[in-house]
Amino acid sequence: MGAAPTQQLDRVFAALADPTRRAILARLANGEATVNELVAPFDLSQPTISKHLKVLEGAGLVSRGRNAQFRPVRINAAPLQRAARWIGDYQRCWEESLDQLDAYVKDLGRKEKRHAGKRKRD
Amino acid sequence: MGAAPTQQLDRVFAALADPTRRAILARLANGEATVNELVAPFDLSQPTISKHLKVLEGAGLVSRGRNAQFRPVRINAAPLQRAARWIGDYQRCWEESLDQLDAYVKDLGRKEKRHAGKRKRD
DNA sequence: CCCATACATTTCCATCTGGCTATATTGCTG
DNA sequence: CAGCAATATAGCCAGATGGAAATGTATGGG
Repeated sequence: MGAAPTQQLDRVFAALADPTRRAILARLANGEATVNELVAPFDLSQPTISKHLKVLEGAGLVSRGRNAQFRPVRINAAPLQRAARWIGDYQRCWEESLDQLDAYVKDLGRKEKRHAGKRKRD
Repeated sequence: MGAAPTQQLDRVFAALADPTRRAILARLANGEATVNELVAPFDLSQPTISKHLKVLEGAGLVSRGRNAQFRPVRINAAPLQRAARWIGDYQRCWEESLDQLDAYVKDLGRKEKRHAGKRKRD
């Protein structure tokens, strides 16, 4: 393997750019759902939702099984994780704006400690 | 005030969906740049880059000053932070999958006592 | 004052996107 | 097997998007 990971980010961010798709992901965060269950709250036609699901699937954000006529959709968080990591690379930008160059210089000095901080759920 | 913050996320993710714009942000992470400096590495026309900058500005991801004829562009990380936080809400999804995997592995270890439990965090 | 420099705006074009309706497919069920 | 229920696919349309080329607008320098 070695497919361009940048193109994958394209699709992930493009998928997240749509509020309907973000809402679908929000719903899927609570567990699997069928297509009709996903259609219900949105006041959109079923084919429209199916198209959104295809976009999400193309971004790797969801995957689908088969259970009789049902095609359960479940969230696949790996691409989200990669997107978060991409954004995380810019974290020093907003940390910089807080403490200005001062903090940046200090941070340079402790650069190898970057991964020390662990975050527990609150 | 009271503008929908969801629309802001729309624009942020849409802005991040384009590799050129992500590259522009990457360049800006090293500090301010003029438009021409941003045009140089991209083999795209200046108006095209200006358009990209407008999209980034519309998402709040960059802001611009004025210095003589120059319009220095600087990164504005706050929207990135909000996007990261949005994605972070789904962190439990991949933590859950890790937990499930972890539990599964542990369960295997208990069933087959010949194998010592491998504690493999992060 | 005029021109070069840096950038924005306008116009045009091809392609993509999100929505719909209509239709096809697939698998259960009577 | 007929038919329904769940979902996918196809075709269509309006509007957004990314690109280029041409032109407009400030600002500083000779």
